[in-house]
Amino acid sequence: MSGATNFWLVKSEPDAWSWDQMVACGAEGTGWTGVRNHLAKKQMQAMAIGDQAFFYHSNVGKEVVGIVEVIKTFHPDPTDESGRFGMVAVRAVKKLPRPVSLEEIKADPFFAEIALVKNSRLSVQPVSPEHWLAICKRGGL
DNA sequence: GCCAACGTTGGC
DNA sequence: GCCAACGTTGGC
Repeated sequence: MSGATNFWLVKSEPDAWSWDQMVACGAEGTGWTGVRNHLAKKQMQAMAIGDQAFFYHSNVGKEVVGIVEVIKTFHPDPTDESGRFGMVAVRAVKKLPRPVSLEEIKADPFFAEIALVKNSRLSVQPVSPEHWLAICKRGGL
C-alpha cells in the first residue's frame, strides 16, 4: 500500500441518504452500507483510511455536493445477510461551495473518460487525481 | 414515468 | 459454462 491518497466518488440518492444526513453524523461518520455490486466492492476494498471521495447525489440533484473521508477500511456490512459484500466507513469533510452537476461534467470533454459518465450505474468509482482537482476547482475549493 | 444499460439469476 | 429472462439503477 502506498502512502498516496486515492480519490473516489460515492453515490447516494438523497431520498435514501443525503449529504445533510452525512454531515449530521459528524466526526463519527457512518458505515457506507447497502452496496451490492462486486465492482463497487472491489473499489471499496482498495480504499485506505484518509482517502477522499466525492459525495454525489444521484437521481435528485445529480451533482457532486461534498467531500467525505474514509475512516474505516473494508469490513462486513451488517445489512448484508448473504455476507458476500461489505462496506467502508466515511465522514463528511466539507461541502463544496458550489455543487458540480453531472450536466457540467458531461459538457466538458476533459471528463469524457470519468466513470461517472462512462459507467453511470457504478455506485462507487475511482477518480483520477486530475479529475479530482478539476472538480474541486469547479466546486469552488 | 419511461427506457437503456448493466448485473444477477437460473435453466439447460 | 452459456445465455435468456429478469430486476435494478439512474439519466432523461
